[in-house]
Order: sequence, then C-alpha cells, then structure tokens
Amino acid sequence: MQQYDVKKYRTPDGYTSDIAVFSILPEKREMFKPPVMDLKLMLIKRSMTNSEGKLNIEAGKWALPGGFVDPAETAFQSAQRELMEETGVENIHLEHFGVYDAPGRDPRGWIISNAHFAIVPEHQLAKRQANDDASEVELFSVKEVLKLDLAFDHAEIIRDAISVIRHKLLETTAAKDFLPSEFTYSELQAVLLTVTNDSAISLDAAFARKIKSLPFIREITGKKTTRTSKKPTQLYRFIDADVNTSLYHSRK
Amino acid sequence: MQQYDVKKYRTPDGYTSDIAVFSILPEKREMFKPPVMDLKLMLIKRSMTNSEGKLNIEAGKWALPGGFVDPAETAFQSAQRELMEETGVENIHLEHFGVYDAPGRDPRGWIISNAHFAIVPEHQLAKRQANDDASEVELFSVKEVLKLDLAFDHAEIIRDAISVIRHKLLETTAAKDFLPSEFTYSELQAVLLTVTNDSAISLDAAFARKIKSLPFIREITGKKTTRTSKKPTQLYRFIDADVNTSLYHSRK
DNA sequence: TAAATAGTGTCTCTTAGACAATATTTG
DNA sequence: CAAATATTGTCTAAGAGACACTATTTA
Repeated sequence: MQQYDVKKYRTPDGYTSDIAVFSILPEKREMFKPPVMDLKLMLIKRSMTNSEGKLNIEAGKWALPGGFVDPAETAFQSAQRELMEETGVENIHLEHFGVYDAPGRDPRGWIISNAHFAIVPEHQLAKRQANDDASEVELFSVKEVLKLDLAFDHAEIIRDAISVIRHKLLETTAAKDFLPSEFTYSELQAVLLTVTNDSAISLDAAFARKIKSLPFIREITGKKTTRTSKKPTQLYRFIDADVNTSLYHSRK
Repeated sequence: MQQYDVKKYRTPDGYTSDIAVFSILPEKREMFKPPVMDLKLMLIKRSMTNSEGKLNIEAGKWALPGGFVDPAETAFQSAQRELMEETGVENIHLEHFGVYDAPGRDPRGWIISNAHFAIVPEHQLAKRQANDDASEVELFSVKEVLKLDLAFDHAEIIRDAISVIRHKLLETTAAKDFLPSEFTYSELQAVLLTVTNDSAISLDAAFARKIKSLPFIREITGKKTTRTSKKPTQLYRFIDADVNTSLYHSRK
C-alpha cells in the first residue's frame, strides 16, 4: 500500500450487492388460533434473454435479488435501494452478513458481492405483490429453498443467510421485525419455533411466564386481543433495552 | 444483473484488506501476582516516500496493516497472507468484521476495503519483533490509539474494531486466543477486565467459582501453578463446546 | 356446556451474588 | 509469622422448568 501505482494492481470487474429477503408467513391462520409460522426467503427467476436479446447468463435459475453498486453509494446503500426497487419497502431491518469474492464465483470475471439479509414482516409484503413487475418473484420455505437450481454461488450465500438469521432470531431481538408492534406471547413463540424446538419455548405455560421477565419486552397494561384465542390474550411490545449477552454473566 | 455489459458499469479502482491486530499485554507482571492486562492494537507508520521517491499518500500517519487483494485470492486469504508477512504468525484467530466502501474514503479512487481483526497472544508476538523489518511498527493501548493521526478512514475502522473485539471477548470464547492453553482463573479474569468491570467478574471469589461452571472451560485435574500466587492455583483449559447464547433460554 | 387457549399455583432444584472465613504458600 | 492470593462455607434471593389446575371466552 506504501507504493501505489494503478497499473501495478489488477482491479475488480464488478462490485455487487445481494439481498436475502426473509419473511415469516403463517402456514395456516384460523380464528381464535395461535399461528403456525414458516420462515420464507424471496428469490427471483433470472430471465432467459438480456436486453439485447442474447441468452442471459445463468438464465432461468433462481437467484437472490441484487445488482451492481454505483460508485456514488456504498454496497449497503445499494442494497437498500435495490430492496426498495424490488419490494417497495423502506425502513426495514437490513444487515450485511458476508463478502463473497472467491475467484471464479462469477463467470463474468472478478466480481465481488456483499451479501445482506432483510426482514420484511408479512403485512409489508402485501405491498410487494402490488409493486411486483414482470420479473418472476417467489417466496420459498427455507426448508425447501436449497433444493432449487440456484444461480452463481447463491446456494452458498443462501446457506449462510439461513444460518445467520436463525442465530439472529434467538440471539438478538430481531424477532421484533417479524411481528406487528403489538403481539401476544403465542405470536412471538410461533416466530421463535421456526428456528428452535426447545421446551422452554414450546411449552406454553413456561413461555407465557418467561415473556414477562424478558428485559426487552414490556406488557401493554390492560390491552388484550382475541385474535389468537377465545380468552383475551395480553399484548406485549418490544422496548429498547440493552441486553446482556455475555457468556460470563448471568442473564438479567 | 440481468443485462450485463462491462461498459455499462464503473468498476472499482482497488480491492484491499486491512487487519486490526490485537494483543493483550501485561501492564505489569510480578512473581506470585495475578497480571493486570491491557488491550493493544498494532499499527504501522506509513513511510514518507514511495518506491519511486515521491511523497507517499497519507505519509507519516499511523495505519492498519493491509494491502491489495490479488485476483487469485479472497480478501480473507489476503488478510492471512499479509498478517503472515507483517507479523510472522500463522494459525491465528482472524475474522472479517466490516466492509469500508464509502465514496471518497480513499483519495486514490474507488477503493473497497475489507476489515479483519486478528488476535495474537503475547507469546506469538515475540516472534514479530524478530521478523520485524524496516517499517515502523508499534503497539498502542486501545485507550490511546484514537488520539493518533490516522490514515484514510482508519479512525472509523479502528473504532469499529475495538467495539467488535470488546463484544467478542464477552460474547464468545475469543478470550481463549489471548491466553496460553493452560491458565488460571485470575489470568482469564485479567483478560476480561480489559473490557468490563462488572462485579461478577471482578470479585475473585465469585469468578473463581464461576469458572468451574462454564460449559466451555474445563479444570485440568490436579494440575496447578504458582505463577500468580504463592498458594498453588488450579489450571483450566478451553474445550470445544457449543454455548447457548439465546436471549430466550437460560444459560446452562 | 364443551372446547380451546391463556394464565396461575406450586413444587423442586439450581444458581447467583455477597461476604466471611480458611488454606497454602514464600520470605 | 505476616502477607498475599486462592478457595470454600454459608446465607439469601431469585429463577427455571415441570405439570396440574383455573379462567375466559365462543358456538
């Protein structure tokens, strides 16, 4: 880095952002029933031909949405912009999780991709169906998605993305972003059960009691709903609170 | 991404790796005393002139070690290589923690940097002093390092790196990489006290008891040392064990 | 009133944290 | 023996997990 001369170094052929857009949808939702949820990933199908009518690269395969970064923006801003263009949503939880730069990962040359994940709650997703243009877009269950024929190294990126979101759901308050601002214990439970089946979470009595002691969740005093059961259920909301995640401390 | 034409997109002018090399050194070490540790960051001083004798860019400023990524390697591999070249150490805990690509961050053009941190234990660092070539290399306490005149956007990268390592020390078993393979409770405690002053860690009796119940640390039965006290002290080692870091579970 | 989900009572066991007291060395 | 660090004893309070039981509503 001391002696820099542009000609000395080969430069990349492209700089891109990819986005793993996650949503959690109810597998079924009935009156007076707590939901059963499923974690979904949004993919697009690459068109067969490009704008010049030639066969497109990786045509017909499923891929993460994304695109080239503009020199006037960061990869993160590019991901925000592309997420907006693709799904019409803004102010969404978006996070960088990896760099994909293995030589040969893209047949077009030395192309570096920054991978991000986004959390789009169900109700924001309705908007997408409206904004949806010609390109084929579909939500796949994370249990199925890796069986698809995926473009480039997106199988690897998606595997990493799923692993990251599983951890984030349990180790941070990211579940917040899958839920409405006011939610019941069984709705939070349903979100968490997409990534764990531990008894502390799956046993209703245990979890209903635990939610009251979580430092980052507060009961909305006196406010109840009957959307998950005939008996009115207490509503909760996430609050900003710093959480102690140290391995060497007890949980407070 | 559908319609790709090389001429359509501007490409980056450079792709680099930077490395924040951390070590923890004893502030003082005496016979029969537990150590008092301090977290240090290794920086290099940029030379005044480049290989052609012209004034170097950001000359004379302190900077993270790093350099340009070769098209045949990943940024991570580049960081490994540069860490080896700079410090002579291999098989070190090295981790990617951020992408720095803000427009204008480097006056030479559109240059993207992947930031990594490395943990080099004290005894490996001795090797460095041997391998050390002409370039000026120094270790700075993280308490002081941000007061220096730093090159490029390295102040921002370093701020992030310090925050990341503080979290990693408490939220993962990264403390392992700062310690010899066999260590006493007070040695682990000294490492942790560089980033926290919570009573659960600073109180000797509490911590000496806690270390026995940590699922990722095991007592080395019957093995003791007198390097930290006159009374022989039990030795421990880290073991591979998966740790439950879920916010919704109790610690086991 | 039956059915379904929400929520409480209660028991047992474990653990954290505080701090006092004891143990084991060296010089 | 004094000094210093390591370690155990002991008390208190809180919390987890299990599971039985109660509460509240709709159809």
